Amino acid sequence: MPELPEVETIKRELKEKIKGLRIEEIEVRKKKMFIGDKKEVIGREILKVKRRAKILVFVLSGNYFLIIHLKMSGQLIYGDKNGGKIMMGQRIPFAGRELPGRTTRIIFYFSNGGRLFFNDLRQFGWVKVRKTKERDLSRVIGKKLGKEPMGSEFKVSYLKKVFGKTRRAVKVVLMDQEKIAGIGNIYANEALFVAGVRPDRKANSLSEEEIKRVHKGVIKVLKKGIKAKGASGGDEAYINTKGEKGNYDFLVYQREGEKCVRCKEKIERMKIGGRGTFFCPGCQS
DNA sequence: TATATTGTTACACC
DNA sequence: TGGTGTAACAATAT
Repeated sequence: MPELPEVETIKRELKEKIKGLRIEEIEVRKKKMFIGDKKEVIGREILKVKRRAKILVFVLSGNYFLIIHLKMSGQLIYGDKNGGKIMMGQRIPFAGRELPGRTTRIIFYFSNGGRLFFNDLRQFGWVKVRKTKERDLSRVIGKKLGKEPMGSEFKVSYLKKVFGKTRRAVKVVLMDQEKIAGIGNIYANEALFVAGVRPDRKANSLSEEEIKRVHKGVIKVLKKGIKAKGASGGDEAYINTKGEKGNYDFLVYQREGEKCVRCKEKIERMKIGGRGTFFCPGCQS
């Protein structure tokens, strides 16, 4: 549920806290969530904190990397030496309670006495150790990842090529990480609403004009999400270092039955690719 | 109590 | 083969 804007916000704020610190110890409480040998990264310095798609990457000394995926319910909480807590990730569940808590799966201990808690209710998230001289983050992550939708390579021509190849629903394609990396259920719904395109349209049925609108819509909602420091509602709510909530209010997501902000029709809900999908039948076609 | 939910992946199918 | 659809994962809310 943290999608590109939420992970980007986490990256920006976490960076300020842990860049330059040395990892002194890693406490793995849930074995399946830590892939690799922790001994290989203990003692290393965190040189950089980056993001690719919805994945966080800690660049460590000695060509080592820590790759972190929060999946649906992961949250990162930085606590300083004095016990000050800084939330990064989702509000729910159990944020703000004592740490470590029931959902704390992994704890990083740093050279300055600070700690980073990786909480994850559902245990789908993970941390991976990787060693490589590769510089490209996709290669570091070792997975096929599509274009960054906020990057310069994400062009209308690229979308046109991707959409033209498939008859899958356009929303499913937007969420396909191998095509476009970082968009999840929330921002896919939001982008298609902004574009005025029904989420169940077959990707290869879109006109050039519609593809342009989708392209614009994707960039617009992601930018807005980052500017707002993440989503404001539901499980997705993000809380930053100062305890402030994300500000991005959903246009259609989770607004079934409510009036469309654009044309006053009732927002409908359907299922696409097994996922909850929200759209306005009045102004999306 | 059964079902929906969520991102990603493994796997079955044609 | 590849493009596609779906079950599985975990835990909670409804």
